[in-house]
Amino acid sequence: MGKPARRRLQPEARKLEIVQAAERLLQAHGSQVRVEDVVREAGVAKGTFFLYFPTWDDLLETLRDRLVTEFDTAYPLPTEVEGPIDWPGLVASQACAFVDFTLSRRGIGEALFHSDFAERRPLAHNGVLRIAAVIRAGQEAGAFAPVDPDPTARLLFAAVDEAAHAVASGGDRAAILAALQTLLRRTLAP
Amino acid sequence: MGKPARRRLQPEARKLEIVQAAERLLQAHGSQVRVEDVVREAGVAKGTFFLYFPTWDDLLETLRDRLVTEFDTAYPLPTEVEGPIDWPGLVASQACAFVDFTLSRRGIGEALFHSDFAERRPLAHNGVLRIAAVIRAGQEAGAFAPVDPDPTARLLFAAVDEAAHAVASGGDRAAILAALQTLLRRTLAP
Amino acid sequence: MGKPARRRLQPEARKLEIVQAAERLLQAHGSQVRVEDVVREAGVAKGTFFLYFPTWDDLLETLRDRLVTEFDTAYPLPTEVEGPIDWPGLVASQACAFVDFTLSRRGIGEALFHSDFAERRPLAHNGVLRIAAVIRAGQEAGAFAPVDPDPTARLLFAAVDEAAHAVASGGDRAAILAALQTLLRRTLAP
Amino acid sequence: MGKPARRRLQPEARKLEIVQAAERLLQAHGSQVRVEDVVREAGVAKGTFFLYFPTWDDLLETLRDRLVTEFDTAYPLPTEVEGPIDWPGLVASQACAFVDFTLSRRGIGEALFHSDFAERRPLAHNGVLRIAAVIRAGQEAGAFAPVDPDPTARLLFAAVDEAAHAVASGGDRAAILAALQTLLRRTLAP
DNA sequence: AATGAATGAGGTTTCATTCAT
DNA sequence: TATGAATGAAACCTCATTCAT
Repeated sequence: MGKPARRRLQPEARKLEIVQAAERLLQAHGSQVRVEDVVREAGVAKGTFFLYFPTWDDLLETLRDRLVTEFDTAYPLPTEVEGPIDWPGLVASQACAFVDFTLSRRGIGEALFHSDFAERRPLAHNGVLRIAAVIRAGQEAGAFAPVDPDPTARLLFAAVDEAAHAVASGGDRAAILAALQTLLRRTLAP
Repeated sequence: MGKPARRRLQPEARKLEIVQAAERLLQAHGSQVRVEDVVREAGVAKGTFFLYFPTWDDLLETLRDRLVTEFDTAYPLPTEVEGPIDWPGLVASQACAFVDFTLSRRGIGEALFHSDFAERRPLAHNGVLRIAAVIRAGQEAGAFAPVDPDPTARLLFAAVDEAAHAVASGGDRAAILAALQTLLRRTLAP
Repeated sequence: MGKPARRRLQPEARKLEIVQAAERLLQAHGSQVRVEDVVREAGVAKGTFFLYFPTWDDLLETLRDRLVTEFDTAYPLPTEVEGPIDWPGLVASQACAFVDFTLSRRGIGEALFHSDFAERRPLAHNGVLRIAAVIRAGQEAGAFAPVDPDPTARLLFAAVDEAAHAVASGGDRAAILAALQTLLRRTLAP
Repeated sequence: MGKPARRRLQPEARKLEIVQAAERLLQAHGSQVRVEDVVREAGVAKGTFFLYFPTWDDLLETLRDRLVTEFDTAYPLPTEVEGPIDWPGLVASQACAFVDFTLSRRGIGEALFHSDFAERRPLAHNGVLRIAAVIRAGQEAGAFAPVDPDPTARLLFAAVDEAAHAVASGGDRAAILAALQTLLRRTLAP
């Protein structure tokens, strides 16, 4: 019946525990998760939470950064050094990777990118920047049409994101991915 | 000595007053509007609100339906009767209309389509259905490529919506619309 | 075991109930009383409290106003109409009344006038104003020395207040009041 | 790899560092200063604070004692040895000194003598004792009226304190001090 | 003696919803 | 139909104090 002994950790370790607890819950229950839930899951006191995250939104921001970094690490953009790049193929594979990554993180994406939080703390989305960079590079290589990189990247990312959303909510994965690939290829084809 | 009984209205008239009050406020202040605010603006008692809308989300749903209907009415799809249809032009003009319509309704769109409400009460979005219908009809007329109508419509709508969002948050209207037109034309071109 | 039925009152009546509950508790337990305690004592929900007092300090302010008004009503300053005024006697009796009044309200005075609240929400104290008025009137009647009314009133009120404090915390009432009377008389004597 | 152990100091030296840090902060920010702030200012760990002061109130008590001692040292009461004493002048100069001393310590006085702390930990105030002693001595020298020393001292101190308060909060220093001198002189005059 | 991560009870406040009138 | 006083769970956040290291 006694309470578990107080565990003293390195700040980074403790912060990580909280973050991971939050990820588990967000994945399972979406954006209705509260501070209360996270501290219970992490096995820490409420005060501990606010020691590391002054506000709830600060936690979400940390999660967002982690998610972005995680994707960038898992699916890095190739460098020319490794050989000539198949630009259309790169776009296709990255898009596909994004969909699958989102799928594996379900609720988190919703809570971070399609909730009120996203409105409160907007972010020059990393995905958009990546696409813009790829478009520019591909254009220099003569592999893409001279579309306006920035706005086009933004629109394409929206399409990719929607594809992920659609698959996540039970759509026909093959059909959606096919439509997405067509859209990407045709939009960028020289 | 009690205050004069509130005038009795036709239920529909009363409901409309509330709805319009909500529209005004949502447009001005986005998703942070509360029941309290709406009833004050509408000049009705709090209880009256819940007489017409069992929950807050029911009001939002009503607003969403109205918004959709309003757009459909303002920008109806042409019928063949009126003459031959310029399919690419139709898509372009509808997309442009959507962006402008969204712009004129600012906060409402956010509150209805990009908030937690949208997650709680998803909707087979009307905009998607319209695009799908146009794609199908255009394909029959030989004006569009044989893309898969439903998933493609969904992705295209996401792009259109993002364009609206981008313009609303201060993006370069001309550049964004141009990129959108390019994306639409290329994706559907035969 | 059932909860007591919801009682619907006129706003003023309900507000009064809360105020009186607060007075009872403040009198008994001083400035450590909390919103939680007041609502329990008043038999209302927490939300009801904030319906009438946006913040805790607003309640204290209401209590302060009531206390001041109560004293003014209980011990009104005489008007010349009622006959010639015994100025030194008036000062003496008002001072004495103040001490007794404070005594009968114990903890309330502490919580309102000697706590952090008093620092947060200072008030041109009513007691000071009364004394200043009496000094001026008495001077015109030739009954008091030509002391500077405003600062003197402030100092005299501090003395009166301290006397009340002293008696309340167990001092020798007779001795303290005698010393107070001497101080007042000598300070104002022509 | 741990950080170098904190230098060990003589306990009294360490305690003094904390006390002085607290004085600086209290002077600047009044009673809203927190333990957190003090330890940061003192450059010690939170636990260290509670090593020297079991509770926050214990620190305040220490500060209070220091403040009192400081005043006594800065403005010592003269002994007869030094020559005949000008009793009314002594009272006047001490009162004036007190006001100026308080003024130079602003926030500290508020936090120690006019806050909830003062209620929680009352103190037979030193200032009162000094005045009482002066009254008694002056009476023996035939320079003061036969007022009751203890209660009178208490009331006079309240007046002096209020004068300090009044000046500190922006009152007319000259007028207030004049009124105070008059009050003191008249109350004690034989 | 010293640290600073951890605690958790306690605080104020919000607001969709209920219900006596 | 209409009212608006009342509800109360739940939210976020604070901070003096504890204790493993």
